[in-house]
Amino acid sequence: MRLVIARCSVDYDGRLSAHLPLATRLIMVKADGCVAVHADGGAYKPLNWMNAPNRLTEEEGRWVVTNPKGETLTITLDEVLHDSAHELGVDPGLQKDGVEAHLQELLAADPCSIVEGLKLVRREWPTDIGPVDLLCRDAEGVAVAIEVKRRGEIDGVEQLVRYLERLELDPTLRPVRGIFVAQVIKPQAKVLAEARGIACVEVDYDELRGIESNVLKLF
Amino acid sequence: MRLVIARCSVDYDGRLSAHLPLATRLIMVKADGCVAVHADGGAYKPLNWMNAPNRLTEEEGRWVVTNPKGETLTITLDEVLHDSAHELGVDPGLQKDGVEAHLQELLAADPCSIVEGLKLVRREWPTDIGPVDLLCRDAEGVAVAIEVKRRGEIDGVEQLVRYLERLELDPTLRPVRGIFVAQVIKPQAKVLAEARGIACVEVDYDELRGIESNVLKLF
DNA sequence: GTGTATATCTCGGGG
DNA sequence: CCCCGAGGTATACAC
Repeated sequence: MRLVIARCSVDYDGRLSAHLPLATRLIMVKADGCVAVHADGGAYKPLNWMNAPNRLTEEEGRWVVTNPKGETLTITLDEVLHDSAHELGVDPGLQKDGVEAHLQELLAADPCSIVEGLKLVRREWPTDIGPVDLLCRDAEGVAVAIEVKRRGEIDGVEQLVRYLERLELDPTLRPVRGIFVAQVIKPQAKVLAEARGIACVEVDYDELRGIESNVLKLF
Repeated sequence: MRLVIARCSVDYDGRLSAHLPLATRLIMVKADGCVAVHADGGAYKPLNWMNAPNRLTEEEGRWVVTNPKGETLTITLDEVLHDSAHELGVDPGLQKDGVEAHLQELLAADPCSIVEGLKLVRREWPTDIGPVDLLCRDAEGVAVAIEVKRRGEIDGVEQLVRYLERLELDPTLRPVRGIFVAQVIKPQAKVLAEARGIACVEVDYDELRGIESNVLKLF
């Protein structure tokens, strides 16, 4: 990784045009070739950047980064204040816990924690517009499509509505109920869900994990 | 801005839990207090971070960053290979051209470039679930709701459908036609729009700017 | 502050 | 390669 502190101006031309007037900034060049120009604030997002794959041509006081899509990032260097390179090696990568996939796993393992009597048919049931998180049958054998979110917002309800439309076209499933499941569901999402005839269920991740642990303890 | 290259392990605990095993990385601390841990690849996004506002407590070999929401980022330093600080000053900021707002401006200035005979009623017409980009009347005086996107995808069509539902409740507007306008509209979005009775129009940004320039030249 | 929409979103998975 | 969905999305803007 190369770190350059420099007074520079920057121009990006691609999906849009963007210009940075002359100022002192950090230019970070990573081993994979990606370039990022950072100010001393503004969260982690750089002011300007160019992702790999790209090609960096370095002239006197002027770097031009081009990518295969024809986008360009031009850095005009006025004064270089610092320039260092560092060997970092390959990163072992990030381990995450608590994302939607885990919530979906827990619910798939015990659909009754959503509604009593539910039986899982399959996770990620495919439709021609994407997979439904969980497809179940209720106690009466009626098909139930379930969309799982960490946080329940309007987009998630719309998504479930689209899936339900598709599932209703399948005579072996019709009619299909919809349930929107999340740890927290926003009021607007609840309103939209009700208007669309979709039930809402809020679940507790830690509690599910607790139930899961208890089940595991039995074996 | 402080730049530290170090062998470190990192733990984030907040909206989820994430762990980074021991490896050599860049730790960037900006003047506003935000902290980012970068590997030597993977675009501009850091592996782990904590945005401002937060509090950084620095012990021997162990940094703990906490924010008001109770999230924590813990960096355990094994070996510091580089540590430098740099005065960058305040950045004058990024100037952009070509985002959705500009497209909307151009279309508002000349709705006929969408469909002949359209007259603008107002931009950002408010509904109780958000503003419609453009509300117009066509040559026959029928209300037309227009959603503008740089790239037309399914979400944008759904958005317009929600607005149309709301606008239809207003007796002074009903009936309301919908037009989905973008520089490029994806096939799936076109299919959904057709199924919802919404027209699609693709426009050329440069051409619109050209028309705009010509209009300006007349004055 | 909440709610909504945008983003050069980034990133990963599946066909 | 595109499509689709998730994200600790971040960020701006309106109410």
